[in-house]
Amino acid sequence: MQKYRMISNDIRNKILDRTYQANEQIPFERELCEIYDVSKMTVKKALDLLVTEGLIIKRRGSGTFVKDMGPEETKRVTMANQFRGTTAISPGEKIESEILDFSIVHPPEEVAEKLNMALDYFVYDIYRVRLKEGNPFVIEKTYMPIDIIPYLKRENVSGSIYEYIEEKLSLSIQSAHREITVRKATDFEAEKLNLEYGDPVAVAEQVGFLSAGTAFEYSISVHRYDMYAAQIVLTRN
Amino acid sequence: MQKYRMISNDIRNKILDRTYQANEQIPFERELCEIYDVSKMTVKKALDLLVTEGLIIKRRGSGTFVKDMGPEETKRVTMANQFRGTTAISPGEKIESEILDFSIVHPPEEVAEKLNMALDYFVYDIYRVRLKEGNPFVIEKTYMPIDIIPYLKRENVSGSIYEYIEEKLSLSIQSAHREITVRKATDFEAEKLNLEYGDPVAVAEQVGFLSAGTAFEYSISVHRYDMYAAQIVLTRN
DNA sequence: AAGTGGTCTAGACCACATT
DNA sequence: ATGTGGTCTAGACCACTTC
Repeated sequence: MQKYRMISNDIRNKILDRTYQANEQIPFERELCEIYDVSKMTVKKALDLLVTEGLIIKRRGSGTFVKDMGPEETKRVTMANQFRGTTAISPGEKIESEILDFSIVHPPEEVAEKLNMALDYFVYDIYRVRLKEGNPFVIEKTYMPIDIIPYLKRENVSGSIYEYIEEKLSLSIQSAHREITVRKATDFEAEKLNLEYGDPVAVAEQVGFLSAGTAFEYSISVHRYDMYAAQIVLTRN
Repeated sequence: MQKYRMISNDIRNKILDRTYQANEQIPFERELCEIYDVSKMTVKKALDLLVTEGLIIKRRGSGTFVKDMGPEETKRVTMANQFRGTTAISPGEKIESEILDFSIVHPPEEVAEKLNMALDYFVYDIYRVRLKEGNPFVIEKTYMPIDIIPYLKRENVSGSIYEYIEEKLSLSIQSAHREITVRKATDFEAEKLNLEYGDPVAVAEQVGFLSAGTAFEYSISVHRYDMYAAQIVLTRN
C-alpha cells in the first residue's frame, strides 16, 4: 500500500476513535513529515484525501483541523465515501432478485446516448425487483452493452452484476454518474414494491464507467421511499 | 490563478467544445508538460481534478482518455460539480422567500448534535417557503449559531443567506454534507407547496461548514417532487 | 523493451494568519 | 517576524500495458 494511503488511513482512524477530536488541530504538516518519515508532498496528498472525504479542513497560515462534527456525522461521512452496487450496500443482509426480464435488444435512443454507442449494437436489457430479507425495495432496469460485458447469463443476473463484472470478468469499475429525482409510483411499481399507487419513489438514474473509460451500464432504479437515502459531500475546490 | 487550475480549465474547455472528443486519448502527461511548460506533478494535479469531476480517466501504462459520454452527459457532469445555496442554483430566475418564522432559540437536541454545540447556546431558527417565479418549490428550515453568524436580520433572511455570509460577513463557505431522502408531504407541506396531502417530497438534510472548519448551518429542505434533482459523481480512489 | 501514469523526494518560493 | 499550508520543480524509481 502507498505511503499516502497508509497515512491517510491512520489519521482517519485517529479521527474516528477520537484520538483527534472534533474541532481539534492535528499536527502540522512538518511534524507529520517527521512522524511518518515522508516528504511534505506525501503528507499533503494524504491530508487532501481526507479533505475530499469531508473529515478535515486546512487553513493556510494556521493549520489543519478536524471538522466540527458530532460522532454520528463523522461516521456517516466516512460511509458516504463508499461506492458499490445495490447488493453490497447492506452487507450481512440477504439480497435476492426477482427477474422480470432478461433479454438482448438494440438500445433505445436515450440509452444509446448515455452509453455513447450506436443504435445498431446490442445491449442486455435486465429488469429486476430486488428484495432485502424478502421485502421488495427497488426495481432496477439495467442496460449493458454485450460487447463490453460478455457471456452474462441468467444466473449472474440473479445475484450481483457488479460482482460478476469485477470478479469473473476481472474488469474494474471506476466511477458512476448518478441523478436522483422523485416522483409518484406507477400502478406497476406500486404492485411490485408493495406500495399504493401514487406513493413516493426515489428514482436513481446512473451511468457506470469502467477503468477503461467506457460506459458499461445505464440503469434506472426505482426505490421505495422509506428504504432510500443518498449521502453527498460537497466541497469547494 | 494557479498553473494547475489554468491547465485543468483549458483541458475542460477542450472537452466541452469537443476538441478532445469522447473516448479520445488526450496528450500524454509528458507532452502536456511541454505544451504548458510545467513539471509533471503540476500536470498530474490538473488532470486529477478532472478525474474527480468525472470528465476523464487515466490508465497506467496506456494514457489518459476522455470519458465515453454523450455531449449532454458531459455538460451535466460539469454542472454537478458546482455547489451553491438554493438562490444561486437557478441564475436568471427570480427567487423570493415567504418567511414563516425567524426567531432565536436554544437548539433542539438533534440540531445541537449536528452543529456540535452545547444545548444552552443560541441558534437562529429560520423557516421559509421559497418561490421561483412566484411558484413555491421548497420549504427550508435552517438553524445557524448566532455566535458564528452574527447580526442576521429579517431583511437578510428574505434573500440569500449564503450571500450575506460570504459578502457581508466575509466568511467563506467550504463544504456541506447532505443527505437526501424521500417521503410523503404532510398536510402543512402540501398546502405550502401547492401539493396534495401524501404527494412525494424530496428531503435534503444538510450540514454546512465554513473554511474555519466550524459547522455554521443545519438545514432541512422539503422540495416539491417535480422540482428537485440531485447529481452525484462517484469515484473510486 | 519501451513507454505510460503513479509515487515519492528534497528543496524552493509564495500567500496567508498569527504574533 | 515567524510559521502555517499552497504551489511548483527536476528528477528518481515503480507498476503496469503494449502506446
